[in-house]
Formats: sequence, C-alpha cells, structure tokens
Amino acid sequence: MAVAKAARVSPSTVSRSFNHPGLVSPATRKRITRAVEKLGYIRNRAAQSMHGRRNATIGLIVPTIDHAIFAEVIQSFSDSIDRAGFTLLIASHSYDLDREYAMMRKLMEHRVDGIALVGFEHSDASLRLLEQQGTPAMALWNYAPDSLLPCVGADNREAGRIAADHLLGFGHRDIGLVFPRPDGNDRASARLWGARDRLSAAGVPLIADWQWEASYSIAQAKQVAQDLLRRAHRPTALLCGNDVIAQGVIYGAQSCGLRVPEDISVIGIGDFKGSAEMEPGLTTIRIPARSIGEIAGERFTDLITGASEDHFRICCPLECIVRGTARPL
Amino acid sequence: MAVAKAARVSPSTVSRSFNHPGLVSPATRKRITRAVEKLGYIRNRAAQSMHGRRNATIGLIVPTIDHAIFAEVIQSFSDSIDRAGFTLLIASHSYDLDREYAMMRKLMEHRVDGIALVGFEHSDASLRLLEQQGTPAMALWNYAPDSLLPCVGADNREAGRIAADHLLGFGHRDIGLVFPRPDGNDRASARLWGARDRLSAAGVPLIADWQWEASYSIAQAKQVAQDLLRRAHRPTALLCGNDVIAQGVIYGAQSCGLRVPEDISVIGIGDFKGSAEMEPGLTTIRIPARSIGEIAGERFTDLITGASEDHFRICCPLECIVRGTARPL
DNA sequence: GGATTTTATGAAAACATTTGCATTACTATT
DNA sequence: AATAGTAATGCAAATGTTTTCATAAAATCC
Repeated sequence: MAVAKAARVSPSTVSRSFNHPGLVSPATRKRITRAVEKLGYIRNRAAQSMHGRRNATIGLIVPTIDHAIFAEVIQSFSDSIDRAGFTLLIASHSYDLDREYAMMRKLMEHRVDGIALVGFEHSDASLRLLEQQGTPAMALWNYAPDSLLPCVGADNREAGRIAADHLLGFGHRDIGLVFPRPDGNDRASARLWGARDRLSAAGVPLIADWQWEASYSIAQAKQVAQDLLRRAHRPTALLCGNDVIAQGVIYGAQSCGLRVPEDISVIGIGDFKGSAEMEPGLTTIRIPARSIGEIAGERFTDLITGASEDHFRICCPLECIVRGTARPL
Repeated sequence: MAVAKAARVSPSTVSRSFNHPGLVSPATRKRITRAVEKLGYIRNRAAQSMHGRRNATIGLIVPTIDHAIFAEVIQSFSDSIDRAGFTLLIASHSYDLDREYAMMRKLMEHRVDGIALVGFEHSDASLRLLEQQGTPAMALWNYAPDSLLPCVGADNREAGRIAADHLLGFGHRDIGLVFPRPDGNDRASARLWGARDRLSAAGVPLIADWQWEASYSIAQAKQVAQDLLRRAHRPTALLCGNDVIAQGVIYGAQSCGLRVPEDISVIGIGDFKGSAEMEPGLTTIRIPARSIGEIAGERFTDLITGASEDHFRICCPLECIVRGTARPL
C-alpha cells in the first residue's frame, strides 16, 4: 500500500479509511480519496482474506450452467449476493459427484466465504471436507424439513405428487412417466417417487413399459416420445420429470402426427422460461427459481456476515400452472 | 504454512514441492504429500497472488447468465479454463455498460488473471481501466479483423447477411425484421445492419412499418408477432435477431392461426438449444457457442500463462441451418 | 490551567506464501 | 585427493492489508 501512502499517511490510515471511515478525520479521508483516484488504486481482496477477513466471495457448484433452470437460479443468486457486495465463483460438475468434490477443493483454495451446492446428494468426502474446513455451506433448490445443510428450495417429491394429482383429477389412468436418470440427481428421483406414490395411492398400476428415461435434453426426449407413441397401446397422459423433457415429448408427439392435448396430455415440472409461451402453453408445476435464488442469496450472505445465526430451511411454494397441454379425458 | 511443517521441512520446501516438484527430492516430496493429506491442508491461492503470482482465476462479465446462448458459452468457457486449472469468477450487468464497469472493478479487487467480456461495445472508462491496470482482457462472441481486444467469436454482420440471403434466395421480397434494441448490444446491431445491407443491395425496400423491436424474451416476441400479423398487409417472411425471438414469433403466428412456414416464413440467428427440435425445426444461422467458449478458454489461458504471445483474433464460421420454418414463396 | 478524556494517527506484528541467496552435502572430474 | 560442479534444502525478505497497542494532539471538564 506504498502507493496510496503518496497521500502522506501510513498504510494503517488508508486501510481504516476504507473499512472504518468514521475513524479517520474528514480532511485526511479526502486526501486519501484523492490519491486513490489519482493512482487508480484498487484494493486487494486477496490480501484482506489473509487476515481471516472475508473474501466477499461465494462459491456455487452446479451440475451444469447450460440449462434453463439452473441459468435462472444462478442469475438470481448472483444478483442477490452482488447486492450484499459478494462475487460469485462458479463451477460445474456435469452430474458427477467426484467432480463436485474436486470443484469444492478448487473453490476452497480460493478461500471462498461459503459454498452453495445444488440438492442434498453429495459424496461423503465432500461433506467431510466442508465439516473439516469449517466452510459455511448451503443447499440450493431442494427443501427438506430435516436437511443437514441449511437449504432454500422446493419439495420435489411434492412436485411429483401435484403433477400426478392434476392428471388423476382429469380422469387419466393410463399415465406414462418420462424422467431423467435418478442417480446423482435427487431432484429427479424425488419427483419420480412423489409421482409414483400418488399414482399407487390412487390405485393406478405402474406399467413397467411406460417408464422412460431421458436426460435433460429436448432431442433425447423427443426421440423417446417418438418411440413410445408409435406403439399400439399408449398412455393417455405423460408426466415428465421437467419442462425440457415435456417440451421434447410434445415435439415428438407432434412429429408423429399426434395433437397435444387432444390425443395425449402432457404435464411438466419446473415452469422454465418459454414454457408459458409455447403453443399450446405447457401445463406444469412451477418451481420458483427466481425467488429461490434470491432468498438463498440473502440468507446465505446474512449467515456469512453473521447478520443472522440460524440454520435456515426455507420451503418455496409450488404451484400447479394450468395451461393447454393437459386436459380431461 | 506451519501446518505442513509437521513434515519436518521448511515452508520453502513445501511451497516448492507444490509449484516446482522437480526441485525437491522424491523422499521429502512424499513426506510432504503425506502430511498434507493427513492434515487436510488446502493451499491458499490468495496468499500466492500477493507475490504477483497468478491467481488461477479468470473473470467473465456477461450481459446475463439467464439466456440460452450465454449459458452455453459460459459453460464451455468454464469447462475450457477449468482444464487449464483456472476458476471462473462471473458477473453480469444486464446490458448496462456502467454496471459493466462496476463489475470490472469488482473482479479486479479479486486480482483476476484476466477478464473476458462479451462483445466490443464497452464504456471508455472500462477500456481505460483495463489499460491502466494492465489486466489481460479479451472479447468473447464477436469477431472483427481489427478489434482492439483479442477476440474469439463470429461475425454478426455476416450472420445478418446470410439470413437475409437465405430469405431472398427463396424469392421473398416482403421481409419484416424483428430485433432486440441495438444500443449497448453490438451483436444485435451488427446483425441488423448486415441484414439491411443485403436487403438494400437486393433492391428490397425497407418498410419502416415492418421493423419491430423485441427484447430477448419469448413472451415479448410473441406479443409483437401477434400485433404485426393481424395487420392487413403483412410480410411473407420474418427475419429475427435471434432464435429466442424467432421462437416467440412462431408461437405468436401459431396463436393467430397462421401456419409456419406455409403462411409465413421465419428465420432466426443463433441456433440455440432446442431450435433443432421444434416442430417444425427452426431455420437459423448457427453461431457455434460451444466452440467459441472452448477456443476462447484455451487461447485466453495460453495468453495468460505466457504459453503464447499473439493478439489472437479468431473468427468462428457461421452456418446456415436449413430446417422447416422458411420455404420458397 | 492543569488533569482527563477523546480523537486521530503511526509503528509493528501478523497472515501464508514465494523466491533469491546462502548453505550443506553429495557426485564427478581431473 | 583436491576441486569443481550439482542437487536439495533452509533462511530471510518481501508481498498488501488489518489490527492491536502506543502515542500525540486536541478537546473537555472543574
């Protein structure tokens, strides 16, 4: 900080004038400010963090950035922590829990003030690492009343149930399920279990032949739909693990000459950007990504700065958005 | 580093064993490694960076994360620099150049090793700041043969031209243009100029009434399309500034009872995720987001580590993807 | 107007790491 | 066997900032 010492004060005073402006006289403060501007000084957060001081940096590890729903939550989380003066360090692991561990280490090398993860399913090593390093952590996107980590998210099991309910309410009994692979993805598996629960409870048999797998890609879902809809005996409704799959399924149906919802009903989960504007609009269970990101950012920065203490667990409400892709039998 | 000194060596040796493993004998190296594992030591990148040493951190400033096309390029850029051992610090400015400047300062406080920006349009203050701080910088997404910053991207003007060409080649003369606001967004404005150039060159008059503005949102584009298509005299083809707008426009047309491409042709720019799978598939100009991000990451890390010196300017080729939404008159 | 409190500032230690220089202990070379 | 050369390590200084403690100056009190 020899630089701003050109204001003829000691480094200590410069530091104070940044962090506790009240402690330095207006005159010197002005002199420092002028020197800072003149020299184009930018303070060094790295050097700060060496004193156990905060870095003003939060690490976020997501399965992938390149997916509508995560993009939305990343954006709002980023905006939210930005308001509290924090910057986002981001890493993705492509649904690979070992890579998640590696990313966590990487973020820790940068001494982030906290790490936000997606969901509850993490390797033991990761959890141990967090514990051992004492890094504040939270889970985004999922909610559970008894979660180990503080969390802000929705109840995915409930989402599956609501979707199933909606279809059942319309009198559907022949319901097919199209979901992403459940391993390493507790969102998908919770939704799947929720849906199955509700269907079983209603006495609807789960036909093994009507359970399909599609990853998070429109193309693959479209393919799956094309395969399944060409069969002789097909469901009257399709419950999809997320809106991307639902969109793919609808395109697949259309390309087979089937009309949605006249020939087949489709319901998604998520309410991603664009789902409302489709023709017909996608009936889906809305997961409020924007507010999840925003609330998570607020709560997490509060927790980090010590503004609040508690182990928060916040459940963001789901909503069944009735549009045009599902209709009564 | 008193911690790993439990391996009975000096801090210097530990540091060397991390950064120049060749300089320390295999025996001690092993001893150090064991101690590191036992104590769960994670090295402190912040402390490194205080020696003018690199941070292994790259800052990326995008207009928004929450947009298919940026999400894709962010993802591939992130993966690419990750391979070189770097981590991504991300910030977004919502198409506000003053906020971009603020974000740049924020990233500089963290002493990032380099800053990647989207496009060429930046405030003078931002450019001056980069210059003054000597931070390596690059432009993502755009290409220009004479760009100030090193760049990896596509020629957006050319994209507009190709799109116009495709429509002209199909015999269309009554062509409407739907674009995002061009200010602070040189991608959009370059495309718009490219398209207009080509249309003028072909002797097609630009009807003021057929130039519409829609931001990057399906909903708004849908609205615009609904308004314009209800008029008596309407174009036979719509050239859209990007695929999101094109998608919105198509939904808008469908909701007005018009069929695409029978009643109206639509062409987009970008080839975003999902454009291929629509029904009908969206005819568009493909901008190779994945390879832009990947190449940019490679070149930029090379430049930062000093592996290569040159002021790179890389033009990624565009491609006209002919699908089903545009057809000959 | 001296004693006491308050306010403003500086000096120095601390943080975790890197690096140039010095040192020690070997290994070749003659 | 002596010399030069090399390999492995340590010492100490340096990095930019914060913080504790000390000091100096000014303001307040009776």
